[in-house]
Amino acid sequence: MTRRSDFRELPARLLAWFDRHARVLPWRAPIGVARDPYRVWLAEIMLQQTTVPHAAPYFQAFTQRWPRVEDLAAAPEEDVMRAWAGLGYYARARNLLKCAREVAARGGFPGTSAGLRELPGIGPYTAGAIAAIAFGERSAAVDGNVDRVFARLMALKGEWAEEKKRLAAEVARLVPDERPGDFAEALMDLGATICTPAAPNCMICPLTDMCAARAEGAPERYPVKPPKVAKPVRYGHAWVYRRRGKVWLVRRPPEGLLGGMLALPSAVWQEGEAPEAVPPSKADWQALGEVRHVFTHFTLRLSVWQAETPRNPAGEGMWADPEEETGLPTVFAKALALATGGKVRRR
DNA sequence: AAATCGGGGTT
DNA sequence: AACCCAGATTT
Repeated sequence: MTRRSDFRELPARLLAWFDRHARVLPWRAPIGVARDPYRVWLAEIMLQQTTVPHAAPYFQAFTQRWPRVEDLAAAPEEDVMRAWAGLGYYARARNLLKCAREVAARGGFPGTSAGLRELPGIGPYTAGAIAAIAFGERSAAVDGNVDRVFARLMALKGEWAEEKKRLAAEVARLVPDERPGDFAEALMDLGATICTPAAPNCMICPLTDMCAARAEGAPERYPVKPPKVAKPVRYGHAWVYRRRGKVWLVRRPPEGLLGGMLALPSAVWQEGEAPEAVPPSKADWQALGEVRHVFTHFTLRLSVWQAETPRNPAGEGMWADPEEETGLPTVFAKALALATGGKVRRR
């Protein structure tokens, strides 16, 4: 018997399960109710490599402040970056605004995955997801959940990069003509609530009888991925200028790490050993301690210093009230909390 | 194909 | 500490 025939009943079985167990989420509508492409798109961008609980309050804030794509398109970039602060992967926010402006200019979202794929910030997964969920296109949406679910269903043991391609082709074959969007969300819900990474709950899985990994007895061993390289440590210093209770913030260059975001003045972070502490200007600098922060491909150990200053530091910047400022990326919010004795402000 | 790009929850 | 999350873009 071929794999394909093994999965013959999968779409109907999965959709029947989804009808009873779909998660209720802010960007969803009741099953059968049309979805607003703007809200679908916004949620998909926010959810890239981001958990549902982390993204949800940002989705609420964005849709309340910018109810339509035209509203977002008209927003200053500074406002969008500030509203995105804390969500991470800030290129998403820059591309979000670019995309909103292109969509507003052309009078709406493209209705096909191929058209969506041309827009900034929309890759293969997101194009397929929006096309299926918002427009009913028979397109696949293969995310990390779907990778895991099918690695187990098929008991894939080969090189992960190759197996992902095979699995994606299998998913594409299985997308039903009816309810392709529900099919995409059902697979993600199954991965998020039952076929979980560490301890899948096969006892209540609607697909357990067609799962090869379950038949082998150890589904949690899948997917088989290559080992990850250890993160190096980088060291740096951050400088908190204070004046009448306010702090001096600068804007980072538009590209690269934390690109376009507000920040504390800080030199380049160096690997290996801590660089000498050379402040941007002479003052009575006081050491406040160290902040540790984990980025995607390195760990940062940031020494934080503060000093009172009577005048504006050199270069572009602004004075901000540390109690009110919510536009800082988390690493700088942590550093600032060290200076003010406050907590890291987040939604 | 590999590197870059955040932050936080789970185990 | 390791793993992962509704991945995309650049090198």
